[in-house]
Amino acid sequence: MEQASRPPRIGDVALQAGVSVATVSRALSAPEKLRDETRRKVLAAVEALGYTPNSVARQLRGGSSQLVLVVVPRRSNPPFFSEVLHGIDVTLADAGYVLITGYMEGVDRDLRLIELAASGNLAGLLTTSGMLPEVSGRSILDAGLPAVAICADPLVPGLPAVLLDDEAAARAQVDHLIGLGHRRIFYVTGPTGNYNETVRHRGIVAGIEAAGLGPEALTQYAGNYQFTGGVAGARAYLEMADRPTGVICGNDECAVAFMKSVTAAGLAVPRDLSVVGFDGIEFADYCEPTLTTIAQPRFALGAAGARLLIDILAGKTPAALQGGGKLVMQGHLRVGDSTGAPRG
Amino acid sequence: MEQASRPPRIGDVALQAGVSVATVSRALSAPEKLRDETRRKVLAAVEALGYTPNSVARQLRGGSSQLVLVVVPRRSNPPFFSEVLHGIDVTLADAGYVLITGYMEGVDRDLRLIELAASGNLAGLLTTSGMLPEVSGRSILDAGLPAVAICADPLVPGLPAVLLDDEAAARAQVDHLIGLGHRRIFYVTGPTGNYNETVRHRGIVAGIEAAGLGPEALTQYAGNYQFTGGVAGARAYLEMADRPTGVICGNDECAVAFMKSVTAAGLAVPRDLSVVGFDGIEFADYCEPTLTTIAQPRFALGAAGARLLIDILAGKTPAALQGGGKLVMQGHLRVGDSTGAPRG
DNA sequence: GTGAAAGCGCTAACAT
DNA sequence: ATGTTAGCGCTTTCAC
Repeated sequence: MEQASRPPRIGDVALQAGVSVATVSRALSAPEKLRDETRRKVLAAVEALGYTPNSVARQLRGGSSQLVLVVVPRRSNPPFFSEVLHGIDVTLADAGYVLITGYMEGVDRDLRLIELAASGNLAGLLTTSGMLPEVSGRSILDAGLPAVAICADPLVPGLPAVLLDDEAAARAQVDHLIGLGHRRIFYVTGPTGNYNETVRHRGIVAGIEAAGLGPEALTQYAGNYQFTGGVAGARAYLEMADRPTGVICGNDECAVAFMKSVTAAGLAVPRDLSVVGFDGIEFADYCEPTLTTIAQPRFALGAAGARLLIDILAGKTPAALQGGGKLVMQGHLRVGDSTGAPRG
Repeated sequence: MEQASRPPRIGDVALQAGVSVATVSRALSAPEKLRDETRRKVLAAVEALGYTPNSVARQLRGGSSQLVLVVVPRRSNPPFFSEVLHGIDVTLADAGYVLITGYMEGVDRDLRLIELAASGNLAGLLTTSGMLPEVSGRSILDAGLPAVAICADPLVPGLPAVLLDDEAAARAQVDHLIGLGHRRIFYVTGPTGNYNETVRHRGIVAGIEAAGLGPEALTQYAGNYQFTGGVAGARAYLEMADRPTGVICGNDECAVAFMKSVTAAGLAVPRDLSVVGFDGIEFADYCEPTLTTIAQPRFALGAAGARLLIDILAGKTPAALQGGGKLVMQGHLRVGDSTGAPRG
């Protein structure tokens, strides 16, 4: 019968190799300090026993963790965020870190994340939420972990961030529609108070002003960056007596649902109205019609944020940060078949 | 200037409360063993200092970790998997565990996952991949961690699994098309060798046989569960001289891309062909036409798998496992507008 | 170049 | 009911 023997410890390796535990430790972390022969002997024993250092003990002794927590709002739409996460994951893994994904999902979960951060087994913190976990005055940043914000800026002094130029991107949405000849715009917003929504809203208003149009050119509907918001927005749109011909949606999911709903009601895109999305998820290329949208450098945003954190953890002052703590990337307008000149 | 003081340790709390460290420890882990007054005193000190136990030290001492690794194949489509992950995450978090997501993405990453499992800071393992990380004969299961498979079965003896009844679901796809009057089927498969693909293929073949049709009724195209596979599959389909009127796609992404491609070529769904997807992602309800698909209980699959692992970690032999290690859930056909009777 | 030994912060015996 | 103390497995001085 196979004996379920406990995993080998450093002492087992030392015994097998006929050296001290200190030598085994050095063979693994500072090989150059050993004679070739000794090192070989130790490594052979390691191999023979299938030894892997216990990272918990190592961490308790050395104080340094390999775990990075990524804080994500629960309803960040998966197709967008998964690619940001991919960039984070690949970058962290290359540097030897391990990723923990912590979803914000109500007070209880937030508290657990705060405690996780305070419990001393994290190396650093990444956040994609504009609203950080904070429960009864206690913030996740209180633990003093090195942290970097990605995609959304919690606007905490001293917190570096990797961000999209949301304002410019939103401006590009408006400019595109106005350039096509649209004169009135229907805007299905993101959640009120949301960082991205706030900044993009500025861009949209600025675009309308720059075109010499008054505020009456903009009709807003409060959405939620979800399919349901697109459906509800479309319902509101359909009820309007005199419908704007240009429609801007907070994100691609919203835009797709909006198009589906107005099409079902007998309107045609882009004949009767033009629709612009935001994010550039893959799906935007496979809906009907193909969506005009803002393509975000999703992978790059995640990768840059992770890289920044890694540099900070390594004690390097990242060159990218000289501009005052924010690294800004640009989105670009990807024109599909959902936008065109208005009729007549 | 704010002094970046080190986080409080158990000794600091003891000092502040005027008790021993053991008492502080007990106040936190076994409060019933203390006098009310003592406990109150300690908790007040904990509060005052903002103390959170160092989980690394706790773990080194107690031997038990709170970390669960979920192994995910990189290209598991995000809209499907994120919901499975949600079920896992919520369930684990409720039980006090923390989730680490490990993407399989080539040999290097796989090796890191194997080492992570061997490094002693994991409580257990969840996998959604039919192909477990295995590098030069070393498997991630060698560490002997309690493990549960979800959605895909690596077919390792003794490994419990929570699975969809893929065969029955695939059978339902075929039966639906045949019930509508289709007599020939075009099937865009998943990746060759993939667990789900293998089982579903069986269901499809069985369905065709049961309908009294010969193998010539089934035309296959090797897909990949991605948009690109749907596009390529459609291209192959369009080149056929005598096209089947029933189309089954390996998953929803594939089906959406397939529909988009054949529509662009001038065919109409479901007039010229009927298309059935698999998974039941939200998006299937917002493409054009709304997709007929197999709705998987995604959240429940993840939650059940996590629950199983939690029970195993707690030493309970889960009742759900009496059927021999596999817990099987059913998908159901969700009829949309992409299927109908064939013309003529 | 290598070994002996002191902790990292905590929990669980074992004393009292 | 509370205090004292021995480790958990490792890294890292400090000796030799």
